[in-house]
Amino acid sequence: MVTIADVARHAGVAPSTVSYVLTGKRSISADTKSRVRESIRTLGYQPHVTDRGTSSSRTGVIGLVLPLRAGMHLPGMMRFVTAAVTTARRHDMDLLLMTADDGASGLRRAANSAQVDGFLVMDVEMDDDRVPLLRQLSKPSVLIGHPATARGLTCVDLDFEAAGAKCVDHLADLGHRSIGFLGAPSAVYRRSTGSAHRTMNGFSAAAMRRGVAATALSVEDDHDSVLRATKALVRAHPSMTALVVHNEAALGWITACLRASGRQVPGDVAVVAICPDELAEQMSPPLTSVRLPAEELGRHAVDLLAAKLDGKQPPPLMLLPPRLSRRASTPDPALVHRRAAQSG
Amino acid sequence: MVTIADVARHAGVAPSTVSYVLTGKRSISADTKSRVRESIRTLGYQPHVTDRGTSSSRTGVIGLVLPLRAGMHLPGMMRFVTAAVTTARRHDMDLLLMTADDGASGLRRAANSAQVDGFLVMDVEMDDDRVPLLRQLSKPSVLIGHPATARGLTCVDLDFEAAGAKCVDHLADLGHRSIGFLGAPSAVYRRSTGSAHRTMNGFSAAAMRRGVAATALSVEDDHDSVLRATKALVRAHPSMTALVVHNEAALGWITACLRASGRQVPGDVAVVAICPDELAEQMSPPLTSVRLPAEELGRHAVDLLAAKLDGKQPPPLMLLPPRLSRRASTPDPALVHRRAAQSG
DNA sequence: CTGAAAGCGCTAACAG
DNA sequence: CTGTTAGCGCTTTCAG
Repeated sequence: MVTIADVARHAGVAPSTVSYVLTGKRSISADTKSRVRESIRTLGYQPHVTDRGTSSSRTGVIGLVLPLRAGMHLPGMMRFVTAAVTTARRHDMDLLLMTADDGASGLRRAANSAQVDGFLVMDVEMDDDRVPLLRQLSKPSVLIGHPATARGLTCVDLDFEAAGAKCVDHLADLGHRSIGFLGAPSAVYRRSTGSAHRTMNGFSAAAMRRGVAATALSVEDDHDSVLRATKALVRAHPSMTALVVHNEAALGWITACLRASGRQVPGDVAVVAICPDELAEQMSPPLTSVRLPAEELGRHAVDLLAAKLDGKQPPPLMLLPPRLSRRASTPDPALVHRRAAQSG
Repeated sequence: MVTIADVARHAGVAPSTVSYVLTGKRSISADTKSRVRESIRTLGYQPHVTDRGTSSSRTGVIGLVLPLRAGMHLPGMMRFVTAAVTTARRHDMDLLLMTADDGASGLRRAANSAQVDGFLVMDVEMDDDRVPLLRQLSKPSVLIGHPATARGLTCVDLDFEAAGAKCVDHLADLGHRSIGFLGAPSAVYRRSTGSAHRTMNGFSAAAMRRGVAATALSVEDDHDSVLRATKALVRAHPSMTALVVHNEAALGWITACLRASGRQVPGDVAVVAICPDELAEQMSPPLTSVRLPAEELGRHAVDLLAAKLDGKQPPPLMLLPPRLSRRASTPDPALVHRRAAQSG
C-alpha cells in the first residue's frame, strides 16, 4: 500500500505538503504542486479514506435511510436510489444504506460512529419519530417527504397539495362538475401520512375553488373494498363523471370495478391517478396521471445535502411542482359525447 | 465525543482492555468485562468506526456494485438490495452503494481507499471485464451471476440450466411433445450473458432427454418482433403446444401475439415464463413461472461474503435450485382437452 | 510557501 | 488475565 509518506519521499517534500496539495487547504507553489501530482500518479497513490486523521474531516459517505415496510413501491424506490447514487458520485460521495427498522437507534449508531457525513431519510411522515432525533444530531440531513413542521430541517417532496389540485383543475377544465376521490386505506390516514392528507386537502380545496361537487372516500387495498367503494360512489352521486385515484393497489381494479358499477372508463367516468408514470401507462386504458418524480427527488435530495455539507443553508422545504401526463382515461369532452352517443 | 480512553478511565482499566472487551479478541475476567460494559452504557460510548487503528481491522462495510444499465428489472433489484442490507445488518455490517458505470476504476478506488471490506458484484456476465480485476484485488468478493470460469472466485446464481430444464420437464409431464422457446434479444446472446445461454442450454438438453421437439428463437424487445416470432413459430411448428419464455419484455405481449397467430393461451398453447414471480402473476392469464429469487440471492451473497471475511473458504459456486410456481397458463391436459372440445 | 512534530481514536504486539 | 507502548495514515498546529 502506497502512503502519503511514500509520495512525499518520491517528490522530495514533506508529508504535510502532499496532504495540502490533496486538500488544497493552503497555497502551494505551482512547481511543488505539479511535482507532487506527478509522484502521486506514478506511484498510483490512493488516499486511504477510512482514516483521515480521525477528528476533523469528512468521510465522503451519505447515509441513506430506506423504509423497508411492506407495500412500498419497489421500482419507485429503486429509481430514487439510483438517481441518488449517481448524483452522489458527482459530488464525490458514496451512499451507505441503512434500513429504517434500525430506526432511531440505527441513526444514532451511524451518526456517532462517524461513518457518515449526513443522512438522507426516505419516506418521512407527518409526525415521524425520527424527526426529533434528526434535529438533535450534529450531522445534517435531508428528508424526503415532510413532517408537520419542517422547522430546522431540510425537506424535499412532491407538492402533493398542488398534485391533488392539478387533478381537479384538469378535470374541471374538461367540463366535469362532479368528481370523486378514492384515497389510501384508512390506516394510512390514521398514521397521518403526509402525502395522503395533503393530496386530499389539495383536492378538496381545488374542488371548492372550481365550484365542482367533490366526494372523497378512503379505500382498502383489496378488490372487494374497491368494488364496494365505486358502487357506493356511483349510487350516492349518479352525476359523478370523474374520479381521482390516489391508491396504487386500487389502480389495477378501478376500471373493472367501475364497469361492474355500470360505468365505462373513460366513456362515463374519466380517471386521473396519482402514481408512478409506468404504472399509469400499464393500465387499460392508460390513465392520465400526476407522476411521482422519484429521480428528481433523489437528485435534489443529494444536491441539498451536499450544499449543507458545504456550509450553505438551503431553504427548509423544497416542493417539486406536480406534472400531469394526459392519457386515454381523460379524453376531450367532444370525444366523450360522441362515444356516449354511439354506445347509448 | 466519548472515546475509548474515557471509558477506560471511568472503568479504571487500560484503553486496550476496553478494546479487547469490544472485539472479544482475548479473554477478559467476567468482573472487568461487566465493569467496562457498565461504563460503556453510562457514558453512551459508540465506537468511532471510521478509524480503527487504520492498518488492520475491518470497516464493517460491504461495497454493493449495482448495474445501472437501462432495462434492468427494478423491483427485482430492490428486492435483492433490501434482502442484502437486512442480512448485512445481521452480520453487523453496512452496505455501500457503488454504480457499475464507475466500472473497474470505481472498484479499484473503493478497494484501495479501504472504504470497504469486500464487494458484492451484481449482474456478472460470462466474460465480465471486472472479473480479472476482482481476482487481483486483495479484498474478497461475491459475484451474483457467474462468469465462464469461476475459479478463485465466489459466485451465487440461480441455476439457470436447471431452470430451463425444469420448464421442459413440467411441460413434458403434462404431455406436451413439441415445445418452443422464446429467448432474449440476440444482442444479449452476443454479449454472452450467462443466464440467457445457460437457460437455453438447459432447455435444449432437457428437450433431448425427454424426447420432445424443441425450437428456440431469440426475440427483440418490441411488440412487432414478438408477433413475428410467434407467427414464425406457429407456421414452422403447427404441432407446437407449449412455449417457454425467457424474455421479460415479451411477456406482456405473448398472449395477445399467440392469439393473433391463431393460438389461445392456454387452450392451444401452454406457457411457462422465467421471470420474477410478481410479473408472472400480473399477466392474464397468470403464467406458470420459474421465479428469479432476488431475496435468496441477496441473503446468500451477504452470508457468503461474511464467511469469507471470517476466513472461511466457501465453495466457488453456489447455484440456487429453480422453483416453479404453477399458474393458469399450464393447466392439466384433461382440462385442455375439454376446453379444446368446447371451443371447436 | 514549506517542514517538523504532535496528535486523532483505536488496535496489536510486547511485557508482565 | 491485564497494562504499557508503539504505531496506523493522515491532518493540522506550530515554527520557520
